[in-house]
Amino acid sequence: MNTLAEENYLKSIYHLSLNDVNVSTNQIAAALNTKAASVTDMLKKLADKALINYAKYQGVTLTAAGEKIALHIIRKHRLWEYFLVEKLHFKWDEVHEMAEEMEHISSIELIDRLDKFMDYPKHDPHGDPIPDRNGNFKKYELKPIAALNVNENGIISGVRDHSPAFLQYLEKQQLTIGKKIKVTEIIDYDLSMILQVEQTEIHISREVAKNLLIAI
Amino acid sequence: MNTLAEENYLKSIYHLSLNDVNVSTNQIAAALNTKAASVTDMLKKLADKALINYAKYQGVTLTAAGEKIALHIIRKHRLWEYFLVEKLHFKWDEVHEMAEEMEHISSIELIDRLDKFMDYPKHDPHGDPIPDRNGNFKKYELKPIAALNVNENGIISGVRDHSPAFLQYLEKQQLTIGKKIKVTEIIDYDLSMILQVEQTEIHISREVAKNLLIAI
DNA sequence: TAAAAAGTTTAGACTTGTCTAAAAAAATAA
DNA sequence: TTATTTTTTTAGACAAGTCTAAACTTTTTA
Ligand SMILES: [Mn+2]
Ligand SMILES: [Mn+2]
Ligand SMILES: [Mn+2]
Ligand SMILES: [Mn+2]
Repeated sequence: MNTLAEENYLKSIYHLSLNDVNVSTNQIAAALNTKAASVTDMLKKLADKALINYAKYQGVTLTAAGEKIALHIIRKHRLWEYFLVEKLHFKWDEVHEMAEEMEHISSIELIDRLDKFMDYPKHDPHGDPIPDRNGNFKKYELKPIAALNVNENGIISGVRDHSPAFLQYLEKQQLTIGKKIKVTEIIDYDLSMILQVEQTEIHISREVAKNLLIAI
Repeated sequence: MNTLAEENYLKSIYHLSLNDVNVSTNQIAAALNTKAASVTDMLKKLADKALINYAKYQGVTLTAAGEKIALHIIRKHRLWEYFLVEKLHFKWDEVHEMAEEMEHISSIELIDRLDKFMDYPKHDPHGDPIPDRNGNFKKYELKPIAALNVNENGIISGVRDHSPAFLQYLEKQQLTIGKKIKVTEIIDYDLSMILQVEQTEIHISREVAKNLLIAI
């Protein structure tokens, strides 16, 4: 069907498209840890296969066919992450690299049965939505805690930074998905925030507040 | 670590080694559906990595390091097959191709946890033994039903032919792993056999009798 | 034990995906 | 609106894995 490299390019373009309509060669190169020249080569192949819209120097967008493939890879990635955490008891900061490999297992029947086995989860361990077999998922907006004012509250529902270091920090602070938080104070000097989480108060930096998302 | 191609070569050499001490270039080519020239190229690479013992025109054997890798791939293959059948309810004739992909997922921790999740199964859905994390498994001998005489009996414990066609045939005849069988008659003319399996009598050809294995 | 057949290796080519260095285009600044 | 900087593409090369055709070894047969 598609090669592993092609799948990774499509997935990266999809993710980058969430922030910018047109995705640039350099953005893709940075995301995939490769060189711009290599990206240009691959963009030509993907355009030949009608998976992206590509005009020299203009950046790219996914075609409907390309987006469908990207969403299927993302579905697999997130279902496997859910499996690793819920069934094999890995921690949420440990599963991404494994899922990067597992997302390329090709069988559609396998992933549909895995979905059923886990009772059709709607979100992966990091709060990201899991597309269904047709690529559909509810696009509900999240906003960073940094956007809250004093006395406003919300439920932790996602992260903007998926790095193990950040996830481990959150875990240690008990700032995990589903927790209800309320902003009790914003420090003028550095815009750091003091949160009420269950019985305790937690002080987080502006940096953390920008990368921790709540449902609106 | 090792490439997908290297892993597949090592696994094939391991399986072929069970029948012949020295494995030939053509045997490997046939098993991997490739050409002898390609095999020779890869044998050089594997010999450079000290994973096989190779002397031109003499065939190959695995080194201890090569065998260790082969057994680890086989462990992964069989554990995933067990998972697919026991947890996702695939049939035993449906899982091999999926496991061919899944056996290359690299994480050792993942496979050890999968093993634990399934409570350390000793055999895959086809009766083949699952090596433990150190590559050890009990090597108990099986023999084909064809080797039995009238009135002798045994328990179906494995297959020599893993093709979906054969597995589907066995399933339909209720000749599945664990069933107790007894030979009630051997037809002189074609050496076909009549088996007593639970309440019913089943007539199998010599060909089937040679590919269906029982514990001795 | 020499000739024929079968099996294996070498030579040279091709594909995929990658890279560096240089050229070209686009964006930004003066 | 030129000149400079940044971004992107092209040109040419390389590694992995594969192939066909030809050359070699080894084995079998007569
Ligand atoms: Mn992930
Ligand atoms: Mn995730
Ligand atoms: Mn199998
Ligand atoms: Mn099996």
